[in-house]
Amino acid sequence: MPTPDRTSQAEIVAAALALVESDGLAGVTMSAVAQRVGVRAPSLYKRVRDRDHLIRLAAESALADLAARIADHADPARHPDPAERLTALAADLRAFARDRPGSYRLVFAPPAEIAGVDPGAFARASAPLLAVAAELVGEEDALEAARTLTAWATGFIAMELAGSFQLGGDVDRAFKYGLTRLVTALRPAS
Amino acid sequence: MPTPDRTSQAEIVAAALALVESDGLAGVTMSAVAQRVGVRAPSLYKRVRDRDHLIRLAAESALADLAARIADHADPARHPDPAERLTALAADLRAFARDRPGSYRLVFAPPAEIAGVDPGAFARASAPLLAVAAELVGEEDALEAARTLTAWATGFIAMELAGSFQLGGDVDRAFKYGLTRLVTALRPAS
DNA sequence: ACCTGAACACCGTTCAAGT
DNA sequence: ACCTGAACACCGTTCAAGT
Repeated sequence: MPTPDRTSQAEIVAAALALVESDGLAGVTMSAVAQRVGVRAPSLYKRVRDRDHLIRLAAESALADLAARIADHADPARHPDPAERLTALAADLRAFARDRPGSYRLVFAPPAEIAGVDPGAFARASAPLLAVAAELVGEEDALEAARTLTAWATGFIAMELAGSFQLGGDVDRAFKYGLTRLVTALRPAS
Repeated sequence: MPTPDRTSQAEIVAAALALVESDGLAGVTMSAVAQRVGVRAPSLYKRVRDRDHLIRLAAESALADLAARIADHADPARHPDPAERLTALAADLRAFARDRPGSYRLVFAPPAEIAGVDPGAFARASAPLLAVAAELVGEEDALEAARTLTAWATGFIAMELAGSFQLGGDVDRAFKYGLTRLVTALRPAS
């Protein structure tokens, strides 16, 4: 007679994400994850192909969390000015990186060996950004603008997480300043 | 009687860098490195505190290589227009990333656990960028401009290395386009 | 003074044996 | 059908013993 399942893939992925935050990626050990979900390491292989697969699932879960957090910025009802919503969106992205740096890194700076997140998931997650960008610069240049903004924002945040801003200065202000500059630069795109 | 040394720290670091490129960071194993320099793994601990230390040394060596490659773009004799030299500098950075993606990642997206490169080394390496930025936007805003450019360029390259540009489009053109836009945005900074 | 084999604790992963 | 202990190959690292 089959025993009731003692865990689930979702629980395992959540445990992995918790461990990324508390102990870093190196702390995401099969046995550490197993212990967290109340099972022995070999049992994990019933729900997950191997550790790389688990890490990828964790990255995708983190991306989904981020997407949920960001989704409503596409809605013009929030604020009539797209530049305003874009600023809020960027601030949310940065807040996510500060709240959950391990998860953020998994999404935007994955270790080379795990082949990162499914590009389709990425595309879905960036739909709100694309929508706002389209409002800002027109459909024609929306993709280009969204890419430029994403490159800058993720680059900035990566530097911040890596501690490259020790020279002082108000990092919050620098972020807003750079964003304003970029929006200005992209706007007269026609 | 002391035997002549069979290897050196420099040789060990070079072996680690070669392995990063050929086998990825996970392939940089103490015994793989040892084999490459013709010694057994325990001997490495005479020149290097532990694996993390070796990885950090490798990152610093990669940064030095990059700095050397980029240094002469600060010289106005190369081209009178700073925007022109900036474009060349950015192109060099991107070329480095394509030639040696493993080394590039070590410098700009290091695994969280190795605490990255010494900030001082980073500052020295970015001196040429700062000089060109100062020419472009004035001493006052040079640091801000350099940071914005670095954030965008490293973000763009990270996306490129991660394969986030599958939607097609000419990536070379996108890079130049974005850079031009940024330079335009930063220039009227006074 | 450097180098080594042996040893230790710890990984990821497989698999036969349990329920 | 899920779970487990035992086992395997492989890590990083230490250390006593060699030269």
